[in-house]
Amino acid sequence: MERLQQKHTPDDVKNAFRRYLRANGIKDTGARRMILDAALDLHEHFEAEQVLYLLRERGLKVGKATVYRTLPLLVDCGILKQVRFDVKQAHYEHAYGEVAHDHMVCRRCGLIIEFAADKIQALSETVAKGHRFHVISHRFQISGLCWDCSIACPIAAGPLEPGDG
Amino acid sequence: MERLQQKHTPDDVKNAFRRYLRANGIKDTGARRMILDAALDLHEHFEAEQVLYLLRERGLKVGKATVYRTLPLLVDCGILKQVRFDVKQAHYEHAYGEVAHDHMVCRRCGLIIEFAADKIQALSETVAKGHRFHVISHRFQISGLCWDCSIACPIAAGPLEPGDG
DNA sequence: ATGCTTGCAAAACGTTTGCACAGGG
DNA sequence: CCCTGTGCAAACGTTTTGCAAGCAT
Repeated sequence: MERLQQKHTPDDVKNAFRRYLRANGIKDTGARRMILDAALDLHEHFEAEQVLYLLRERGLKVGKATVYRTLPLLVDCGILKQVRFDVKQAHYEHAYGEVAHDHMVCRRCGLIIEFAADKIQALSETVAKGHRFHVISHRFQISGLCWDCSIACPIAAGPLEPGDG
Repeated sequence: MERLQQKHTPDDVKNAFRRYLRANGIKDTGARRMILDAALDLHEHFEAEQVLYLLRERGLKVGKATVYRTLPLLVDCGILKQVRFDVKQAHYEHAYGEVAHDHMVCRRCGLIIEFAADKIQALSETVAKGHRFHVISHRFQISGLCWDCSIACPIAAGPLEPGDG
């Protein structure tokens, strides 16, 4: 469902990053390359701390601040995408050459299901047009219960009914 | 599901809160009532600190911690809705008896446009059904440029193209 | 009377920043 | 060589928590 498009090789992505850096007069440093490498080796939805942890695990000495300063670059050039769940810390996922998708998050077990964003994207455009708004991106997230949890849990508390007793 | 579209009086909401507290064995305290009052007098999208500020302005002594402990209760019973923009702090808006809506946020000037969520809600259900997921709520946010800013700003940087130079 | 609630302050948390040094162009 | 990038630690702002005292039930 999510993988009918061609993936890019890690080298493709690294080259793209290099091009981006050059095009913007940003230096191509060892730390930035190491951070990109780590980010590419992390999957699903990772956070800044995990990048740092992976680097440490590999014996690479990169400061926390540098990770926090580099991730926005990777977002900026389209290699990563920042995803905000309900937690305070930011999460990231690969964006380069991926099909746009959104997330369903199970409130009970935290399971994350991805689904194609094409319909929502089209709907965004329609809605935006009616308000003279120029869409750059959208963020769509469904919160609820996955199949297993909806069986385990009779009913998740719904909002209060005005007339109930 | 909230099915009402008419506005409720503040008293309706306060009564609903009282019922919610009683139903859950939570105490109906002065601090909680004052926080609800303050939240009802704030409009648009406010943050915890604004609730605290309004209380102080009224000469009411309520601790910051209590505000942070009470807002989740108001969310839980459907009076408030937590909205997460790209900033770190949470925002809240009235949810009780309001028509469900989502937001468009202008990246340049921060303008927030609200629009009806009915179509997105329907789409949520369709998508969720295909994944055997039970929808409790959704969060949909369009990020881009409002009309004025799209004129002031030529073009917001798009993601890197794999083949560009 | 009981134990949930409160307020205060301090901790926790992810993230940002100031600064002196290192390293890329 | 210059200036950007780096690492460390300290600062930051929001949110959470420990605790003694307060108050609703």
